[in-house]
Amino acid sequence: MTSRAKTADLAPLFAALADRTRLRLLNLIAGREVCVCYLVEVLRQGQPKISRHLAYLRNAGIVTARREGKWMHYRLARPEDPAASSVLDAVFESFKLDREMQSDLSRLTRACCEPQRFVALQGAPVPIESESSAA
Amino acid sequence: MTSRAKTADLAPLFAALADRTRLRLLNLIAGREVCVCYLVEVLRQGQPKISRHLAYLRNAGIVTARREGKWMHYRLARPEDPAASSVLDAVFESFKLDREMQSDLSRLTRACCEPQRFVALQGAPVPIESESSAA
DNA sequence: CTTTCGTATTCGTCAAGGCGAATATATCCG
DNA sequence: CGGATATATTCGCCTTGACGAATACGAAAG
Repeated sequence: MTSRAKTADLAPLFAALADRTRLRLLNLIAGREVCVCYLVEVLRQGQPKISRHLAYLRNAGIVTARREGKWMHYRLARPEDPAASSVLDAVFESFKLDREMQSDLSRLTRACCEPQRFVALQGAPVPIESESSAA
Repeated sequence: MTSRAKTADLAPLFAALADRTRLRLLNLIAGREVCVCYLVEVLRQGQPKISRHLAYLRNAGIVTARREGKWMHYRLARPEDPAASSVLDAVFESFKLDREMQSDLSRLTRACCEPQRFVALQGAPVPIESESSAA
């Protein structure tokens, strides 16, 4: 892999997007760098499940991870391929009209403002807003 | 299902797009109504395989079929959901930079102009160009 | 070093879906 | 009707991936 791919096959990208849980994760990650514990808390799903989906997104090159002590922070990785980028733009745009996605965002905001209300988030690092990502 | 879905979940759409053969079919179908025999001929793949993928696309609501005698014509079904529509626009845009997709289109054009050169296309109806679809 | 906490991976199971081969269906022709 | 043609579906096999449960790993704390 010497980065020779100018024309990417979009099929793998679509496979990565073909799961509701992964779309919800992307919705939460878009626009800020989020710690896994928040994702688990907001989606109310098992931690291994969240981790597995994050690994899938990481392998697909859609997100990247950064370790900070015990915590892992996930962030969007904007694809170099303009077509893939356009697809993601359309995806994030669709989130604005999706009840569940907006509800997830509200829940994330609430968790950030009052992490002490969530037993699982004691001392967890607050998500960091991005400058001007999608959504 | 009383058409109450304003906010569509894009995951099923992405599942439909997560296959190279289906993307190639969409590329050929975009912009014209094509008979199955041409798709089989251009993609050089078994007819049952092509039919199965077309059925998948039909179930996903991305294409529609019209019967004309022995022949089945497939056509794009522009989705009502604007987000899905944007995604498809990005997809068709990406095809312009994809070698294989362009090669498929060339092959389709050749097959249309000289159907007698392809044993399997004797008497098959020529694809009908759409007014101004994508691509 | 052991514990604890946050996260990742493995395991076993199951369903979806890709494939080629075979078969079914639909239409037309004689 | 029977045969030919175009397309669809079924069957058996195999791979991928989703899940929960259990376990492993990494960093920090005691």
